[in-house]
Amino acid sequence: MSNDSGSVRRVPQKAEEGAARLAPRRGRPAGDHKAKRAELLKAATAVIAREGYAGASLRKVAQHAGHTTGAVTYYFANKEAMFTAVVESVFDEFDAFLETSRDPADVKTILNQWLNRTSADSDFWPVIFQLLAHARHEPAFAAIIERRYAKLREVLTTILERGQDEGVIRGDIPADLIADQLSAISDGWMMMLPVEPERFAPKRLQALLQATIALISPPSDVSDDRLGR
Amino acid sequence: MSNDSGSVRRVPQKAEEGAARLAPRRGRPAGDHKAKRAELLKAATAVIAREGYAGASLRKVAQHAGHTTGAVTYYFANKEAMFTAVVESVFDEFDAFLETSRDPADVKTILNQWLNRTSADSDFWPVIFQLLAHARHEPAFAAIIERRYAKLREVLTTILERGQDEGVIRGDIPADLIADQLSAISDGWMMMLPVEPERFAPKRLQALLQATIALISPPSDVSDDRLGR
Amino acid sequence: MSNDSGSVRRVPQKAEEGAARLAPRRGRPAGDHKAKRAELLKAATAVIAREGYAGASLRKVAQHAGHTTGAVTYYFANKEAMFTAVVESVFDEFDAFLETSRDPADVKTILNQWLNRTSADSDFWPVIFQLLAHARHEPAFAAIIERRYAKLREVLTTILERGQDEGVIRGDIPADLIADQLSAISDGWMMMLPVEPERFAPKRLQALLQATIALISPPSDVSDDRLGR
Amino acid sequence: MSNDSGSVRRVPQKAEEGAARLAPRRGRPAGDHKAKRAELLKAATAVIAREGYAGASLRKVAQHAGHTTGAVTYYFANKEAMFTAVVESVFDEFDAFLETSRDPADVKTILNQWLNRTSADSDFWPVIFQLLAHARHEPAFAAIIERRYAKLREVLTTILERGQDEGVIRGDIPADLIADQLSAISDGWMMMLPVEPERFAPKRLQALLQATIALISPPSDVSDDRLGR
DNA sequence: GATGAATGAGGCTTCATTCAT
DNA sequence: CATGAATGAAGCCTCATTCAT
Repeated sequence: MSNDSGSVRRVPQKAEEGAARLAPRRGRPAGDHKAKRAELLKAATAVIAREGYAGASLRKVAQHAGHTTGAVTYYFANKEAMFTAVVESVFDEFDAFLETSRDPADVKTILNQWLNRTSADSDFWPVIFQLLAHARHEPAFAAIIERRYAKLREVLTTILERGQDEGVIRGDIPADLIADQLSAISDGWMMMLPVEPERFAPKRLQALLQATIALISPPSDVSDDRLGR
Repeated sequence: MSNDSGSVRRVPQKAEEGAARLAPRRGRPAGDHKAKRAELLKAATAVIAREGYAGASLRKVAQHAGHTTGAVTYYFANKEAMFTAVVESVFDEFDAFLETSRDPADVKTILNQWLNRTSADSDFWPVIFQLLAHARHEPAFAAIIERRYAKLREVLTTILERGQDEGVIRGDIPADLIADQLSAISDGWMMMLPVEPERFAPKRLQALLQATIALISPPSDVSDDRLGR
Repeated sequence: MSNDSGSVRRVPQKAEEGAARLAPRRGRPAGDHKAKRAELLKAATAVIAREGYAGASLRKVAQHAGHTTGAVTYYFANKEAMFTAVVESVFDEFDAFLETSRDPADVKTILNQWLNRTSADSDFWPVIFQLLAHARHEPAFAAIIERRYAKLREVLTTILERGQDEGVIRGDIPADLIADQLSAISDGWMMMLPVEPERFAPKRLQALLQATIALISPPSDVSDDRLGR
Repeated sequence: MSNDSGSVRRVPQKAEEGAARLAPRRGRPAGDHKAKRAELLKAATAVIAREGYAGASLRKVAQHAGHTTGAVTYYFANKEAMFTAVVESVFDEFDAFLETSRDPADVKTILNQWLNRTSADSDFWPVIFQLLAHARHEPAFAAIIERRYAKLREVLTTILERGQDEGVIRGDIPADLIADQLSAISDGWMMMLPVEPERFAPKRLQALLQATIALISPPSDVSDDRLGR
């Protein structure tokens, strides 16, 4: 009776706004569950992005979402399950992003986007990086990441093969190996981004991207002159 | 070495004074001290390599070294100081390794070694990776890693410039940018190693290394034929 | 049955009234209610038998019964009420079992059945044991167990008195004291059963039963020879 | 600095008194550890006797001993380890009790003591009972109890054999079977003690003990008259 | 009438750190 | 100088119970 206040807390107007856009909100049926789960997932992602995996306690996630700790463990069996779901959701988001940007014909534009993904405003990279760091001791993470990374590289390979057919990508190295290199490069950048931000200042990043394109272009494409710095 | 000051709490110069006052032999006590410290450092490195940063508690380190909990907190002001020292020591070790392998004239051999460092039997990469993952929230880590990584890339740049002069490295991209790419590539590999071990099976790794060499070689070097898989 | 009052919170007589108001069939809803309650009770018994009282959470009971958490708290005021109902139901079941087996004339056969009850395939003993262990801190349990145990011993006393009249039970000890001893013996066995299963292997159990019969038989019955092992 | 108060709390004079009786307390060497451990063990025993296993949280044990929760987990790896130690210590105590009371020649006196152990002022029975109830789900408990119980029954068998030789115990039933029965009887009593205290009121208990002695005495010993109630 | 989302307390455990000895 | 006993906070998780729907 004295702590009734807490019960009303977590149904702010925002929730209703979102629901209201789709339906006039009758009877509060199912679907609420999924929505709440997604909300918590978003909170978990945000917390992990801001505080790292080590700092991502269930308590903080709950707090960030405006819930109690108990609520989190109601929606997720345990911490591992929660962050496993985070990995999946974050990959889903990235896949969706890729889907929308695959249409354009210019291979190099795509690659630029790809390599430049570090600057996407999503929390994709920080989160993946954090979870990756714990993958060795959380096999569930490793399994998902392996599977989804492989798929990403497949997509990239397809794009590169198209580029080789069109003559804009060097043909002396198999596309899957190039895809692997590009993937590794962007992974490496992502990893160092929080440590060496000035290494990725806009100007320098531009040069890096250009150099990367040069690495995978056919010899003739770059003519003779050195790339400027 | 430059920031030893923060690492030890109650053992400034007085340590040696005190020892000297009690016994005339003045080498041993200090040696003991340093030796024990190094022992703990090695234990810390081993623990972090095996259990990750999240699992690397001071207690485990003490246990692994066969010392008591108190010993750890006596030789290091706190956890941060201890693992800061680990970062330094691990880089020192890697620098020493580089030093010994820099002599040979063949640039490509060096690069092979460099890129292949993932397979070195030292704990360098797993440890760096773990500490890197926490660098954003442990500025002390970030500072050291940034400084030492920069130095590593400088060394690599020098080697690559020599290669460009000798004509075995493509000259159309500035050496520092190539160094950056190579560094990123090996970082990316290192990061994925625990998750996708089969991606780095000996055969595939060979192809990857060969492809990387191809990427940074002058066009003529690879002649016409595609690199095999 | 006598203390049903406490067991159900919000479903006094109104339950049937409410059901009757909505539908003309008046047998089903109440039947549904009782049936569901019984279902939950059975599940509770099974859970307590398998996981012990400590492991018998309302959630597990609900799960085992295939119902939701809310169902349990709807049909029972609280945990205590639920397990109180379990005690009653489990004694009811055992009483029914006794009723069916009391007819035969041979007193020793009955005693054998009684003492051998540990091997009955019902969950009677494990459940009673678990609830008994918590009786001191759950007075509701203690009250029921005391009452029903006393009744059991009364029945046993009656049987033993008949045996004394028939001359197959020793007459030098009052029947109620013998009943007490027998009750204690089987309690003691039941208690140790989970800990020392091999102490109750068929062969040894046979010898124990025979020895018990010998203890309560008139001197002449066992003649001179020692009971074999 | 502000909470120094707590550090001094748990070294009251009583501790020093006990130590002082044996030694003038120099340097506070080892032994302290064992003493503290024993202190916690005693607290654990007391708590389990008073509140049952279900109510015996580490928190309560620590509180009862005047320590923090952390202290408990410092002396015992975990809850299981602590209560395992409790089982052992409680059996040790009971063994010691038996040892001191085994000397007298009169077998029946010994048996009286044995059967009457329920009234011993130690926490032996309540504690054993509580731990026994959890033995099925805590194999460590079961193992210890099985071992030590077997030893107790061996001692009892030896005593009974002596009685048979002296002609005060009936010889028609093997001593080990009688020992088993007696053990079961006292177990059964112990189990019901908290539930039916009036069943073990002094007068009735006297009758029960007398009846038990009668059960295991040679026929001639009890003469003709019925045992009174 | 019945559900299941959510709570908040409490359980066990691990940990970095402090301090008397 | 060095130890290890002890702390107290925090982490994850389970649970009985409440309440809006």
